[in-house]
Amino acid sequence: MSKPSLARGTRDFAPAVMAKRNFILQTIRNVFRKFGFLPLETPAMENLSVLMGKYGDEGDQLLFKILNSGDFAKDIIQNDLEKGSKQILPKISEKGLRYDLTVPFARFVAMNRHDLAFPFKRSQIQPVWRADRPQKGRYREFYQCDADVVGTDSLLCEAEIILMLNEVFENLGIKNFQIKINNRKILSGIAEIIGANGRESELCVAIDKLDKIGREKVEEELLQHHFTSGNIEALQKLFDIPENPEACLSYLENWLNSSEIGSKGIAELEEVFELVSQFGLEKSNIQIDPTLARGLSYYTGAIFEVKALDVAIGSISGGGRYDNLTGIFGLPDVSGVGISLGVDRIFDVMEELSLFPAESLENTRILLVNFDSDSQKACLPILKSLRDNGIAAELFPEQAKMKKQFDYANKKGIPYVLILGSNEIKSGVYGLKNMESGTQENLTIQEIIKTLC
RNA sequence: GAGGUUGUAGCUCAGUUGGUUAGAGCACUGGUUUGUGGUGCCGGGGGUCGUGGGUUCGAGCCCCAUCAGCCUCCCCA
Repeated sequence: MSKPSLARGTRDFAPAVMAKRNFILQTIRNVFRKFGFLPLETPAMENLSVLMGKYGDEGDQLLFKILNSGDFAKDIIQNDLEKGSKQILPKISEKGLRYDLTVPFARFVAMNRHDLAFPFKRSQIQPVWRADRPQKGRYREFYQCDADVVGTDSLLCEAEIILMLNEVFENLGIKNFQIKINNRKILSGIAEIIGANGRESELCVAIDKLDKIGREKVEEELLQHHFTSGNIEALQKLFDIPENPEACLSYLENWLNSSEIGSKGIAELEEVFELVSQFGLEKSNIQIDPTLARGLSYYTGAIFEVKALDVAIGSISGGGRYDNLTGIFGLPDVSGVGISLGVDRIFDVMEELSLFPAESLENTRILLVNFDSDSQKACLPILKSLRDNGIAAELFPEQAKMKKQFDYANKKGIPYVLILGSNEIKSGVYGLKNMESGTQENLTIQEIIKTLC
């Protein structure tokens, strides 16, 4: 017998946790559906030809590869062993676990281009796997929760995503959050203006850490990446940007007016902001943040990030616009914009702030005590009628001691117990015990159903 | 990939300068008028001290290796 253990970086979700996770996922699903994003699921495993080369060299290392079935080593020859794992891999593995939801989505769009209604809006909530080293808040199996719209570059989509994010967090009960928006074109413009044209991705990686490591460390990092002191001096204007959105936009216009791409980014951001306000959305928790960069290199337009303000945790959602999502699969010029919600982090935030509503617990509401064979028999029609009325009910499946049955109800957090022995069967009036208060009432079935509904 | 830290009961952890049969709390289980739990009282089961070597008369404790968890950096969600 071997000791039971979990595979590294994986978790069980016990029923009590699942109830809470389902509340989050269901809330998100409902909002996605309301905005016209319909669910898509793709397989856990994809051909390695789909996955490899999409996430950089490091990404390929982090892919979980699946060994071929049967005699997976049959094609290996001595020469392969000498050349090492790179030579052997394609001979022993042709499939891998998906690393994110974006690449499988791109594959799906490219494969089904003739059947889909464009612009195509999809939501996708599934686990992904990474052979990363686990640490706090990072797992080898975790859920991604994405919504994207592809096949249009309308800025209405950006505005709708902001609206949607707003609704998700409001419905979850997270009141104090901030949606930050920026535009990659503005960052490109900044790179241009400070004389570091074409180096915006390095610039982004550094700037993205601003609120984490501070201004001086960012400057240090830029120097290490061979930005000149002239570059950095020209960048100083970035640190004095006003917070007020209108003031911020005109400050940027002034700073970047000689950069075509920068001006375009400002115009886009302005339009998104304008659209959001036309939706009538209270703008207090939307902030323009020109230092928001996000590490991912494929963003080309708007960038979003959501932070929970009452909890010391990173962002709980992020996303942006990307061009040419499906180009690698032979379908060029498809622009899209999407958002990804961090379910695990949202869970932590809600747990810390005690935001899970009691009714989200999905629990059995009443346990019928099983005394003896007569009592068990009398319970069956009652059980059915409770369930027919939508009440989650269960009968203890054995004729056990009351203590044992009460302990069961307590442990499972079942709020009511129905006591039904020979006396009750005769009278047709049953003992409904409230497990929290300890009080007990004698009621008919109809009265019990009424109480529990 | 680099660094740090911790592995003792199902869980959280004590365990002295190395010295008899390794402890506690919680959990589990039985009893406490066999139709009333969660807060009482009494009892019980459960550990080759992560694994493999080494030092020693003697190792949970010291040394080496290895595996695993946790944390930081890189990167990411």
